[in-house]
Amino acid sequence: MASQRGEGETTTTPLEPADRERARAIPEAAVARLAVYLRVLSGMADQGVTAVSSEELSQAAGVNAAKLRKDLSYIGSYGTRGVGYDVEVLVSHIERILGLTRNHSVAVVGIGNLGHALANYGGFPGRGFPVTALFDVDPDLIGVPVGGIPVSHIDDITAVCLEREVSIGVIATPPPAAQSVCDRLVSAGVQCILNFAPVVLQVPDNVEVRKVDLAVEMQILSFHVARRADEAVHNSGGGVSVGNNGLGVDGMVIRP
Amino acid sequence: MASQRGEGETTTTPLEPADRERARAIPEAAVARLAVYLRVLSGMADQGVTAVSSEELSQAAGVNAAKLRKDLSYIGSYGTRGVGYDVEVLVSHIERILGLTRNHSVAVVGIGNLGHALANYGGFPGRGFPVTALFDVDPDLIGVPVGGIPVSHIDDITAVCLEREVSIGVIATPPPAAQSVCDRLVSAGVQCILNFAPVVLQVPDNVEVRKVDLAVEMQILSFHVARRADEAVHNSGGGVSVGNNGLGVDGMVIRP
DNA sequence: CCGACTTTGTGCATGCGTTCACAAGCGGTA
DNA sequence: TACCGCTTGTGAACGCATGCACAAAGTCGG
Ligand SMILES: NC(=O)c1ccc[n+]([C@@H]2O[C@H](COP(=O)([O-])OP(=O)(O)OC[C@H]3O[C@@H](n4cnc5c(N)ncnc54)[C@H](O)[C@@H]3O)[C@@H](O)[C@H]2O)c1
Ligand SMILES: NC(=O)c1ccc[n+]([C@@H]2O[C@H](COP(=O)([O-])OP(=O)(O)OC[C@H]3O[C@@H](n4cnc5c(N)ncnc54)[C@H](O)[C@@H]3O)[C@@H](O)[C@H]2O)c1
Repeated sequence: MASQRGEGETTTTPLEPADRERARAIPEAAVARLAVYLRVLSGMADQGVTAVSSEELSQAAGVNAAKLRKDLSYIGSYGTRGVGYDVEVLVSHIERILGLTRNHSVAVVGIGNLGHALANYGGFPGRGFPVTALFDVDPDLIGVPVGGIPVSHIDDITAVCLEREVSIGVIATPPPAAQSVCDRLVSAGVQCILNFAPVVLQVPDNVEVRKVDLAVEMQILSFHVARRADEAVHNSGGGVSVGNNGLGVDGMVIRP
Repeated sequence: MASQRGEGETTTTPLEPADRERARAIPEAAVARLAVYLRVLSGMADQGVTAVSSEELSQAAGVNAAKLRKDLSYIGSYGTRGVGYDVEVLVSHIERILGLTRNHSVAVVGIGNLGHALANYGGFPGRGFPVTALFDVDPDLIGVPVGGIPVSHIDDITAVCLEREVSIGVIATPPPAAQSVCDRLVSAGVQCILNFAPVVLQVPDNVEVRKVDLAVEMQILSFHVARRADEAVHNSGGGVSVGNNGLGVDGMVIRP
């Protein structure tokens, strides 16, 4: 809790005034989609694609073309009418808006089943989220390197987080420990938390929490099964498959 | 009452007509929250709590009390005015609406880092989602038991899924394999898919897909950091903490 | 240089979800 | 029984997100 000031933090590219206003106005839902567009665009760039139309991109991202254009319009007008978007340009603008012009150091707390998987996962560093710290309470784990990083003791969380300029904390502890771990992360200055424990975390409002709750995801799927099965029973039990008509494909839709 | 419908996996408890109509009308967002309420309520029940008011429950679930009541109203009126809700009653009604009156067998495809964590996780069976099948292509893994279940070869997916009445498929393969695995799951009759691979899956519209994309989650967090940092720069070093004080969380101010 | 064609960017309407506010209903109490 | 205080359930207003439809703006071929 020393008042050490992270100097690396200052590396953030300041946004232009016009962008600031835009960033403030971007709907939450659009931000999530922008991240998806970014991934799709990166993949395209890797394959040598240099230009893309809203139609193509929207197909690849599994969304409506109009929605895609609107989402992109939130960050500015970087397309060329009659042509489409330059992939590189779009990538760099989305990265800028999402704050990906600098790395965000990640700490994982709770190096059990899930924590190991996360620590070993190679996909984060490449996307600007290097895992730089691991924490646990288990004495057998302390000091053991996982995914190249030695596990630190949870009691050192404040010092280590400050030292390594952790900006995102991932909670992968058992549920009973989650709130306490969360509090410690917050005390250590971490303002972003990704929570895997099935617990509702209480945080001050300057801290952003996102949760990943697999049981909830499954229950949502279960709900749709039940609804569908029920409809099937009701509509003179029959026709299940609606023929794969290759079109109208998209990620998560409930069709009336 | 209801006539038993043999048809494969239709062991579902049929909903009453009134419930059917309700289930159809429940907003997607409310379904996700109902799952959270259910978890909180189950925890309360375990601690011997028998009754709860919308105020208490909403606090515990981290939502607005009015929203909670509206969410509950989607599934019926099971509260007592002036008193609150009976925990047991609420639990059973939410379970019924979410289709949790029967088990949903889960298959995990891709037994790598993440697949291992999922297979070993003890939290699913207890919530009605027993993991009954594991698949991979790696010859070294086939036959090896993980979390008590031996890994099957992906080529046997259709037979195994049918035999074990898998209703939810979890994809934890590398991105390039995800679409192919998805297609196979669909061919095997699986209508619900939980996808961890950072890929937009194309599926027929009788299949429900939910994705868990950790990189996207982190990018959303990143966006908020950037926005917040940017505001801080703009508002000449002005107040950071809103509502929460007492905690030494400042240290994040960028330009004095 | 022009006109036809393509695709973006966005105003607008529509629908969904959230929040507010309060009447209705219930238990407790005298 | 009649009153009182408390909490639910919901109608209605509001705000946000989605999808449509089209003018604006650019390219390309001649
Ligand atoms: N494993 C999965 O697939 C999965 C799926 C869904 C949800 N989850 C949730 O993720 C969390 C972790 O799951 P898991 O399977 O990895 O559990 P796990 O038991 O394998 O690992 C938990 C780890 O946290 C450590 N820990 C305990 N208390 C701690 C504390 N106070 N500070 C730091 N570390 C502490 C333990 O030593 C252990 O290493 C749980 O909340 C679980 O409900 C896991
Ligand atoms: N590990 C994480 O923490 C993490 C985090 C975010 C996203 N993901 C994503 O989850 C997925 C799995 O990650 P991982 O770290 O477990 O990867 P991994 O490489 O450790 O495991 C992948 C497994 O899938 C198997 N596989 C490959 N092709 C297959 C096929 N066609 N059919 C069946 N099995 C096949 C491999 O043999 C391997 O066992 C990846 O898409 C990854 O991007 C993982």
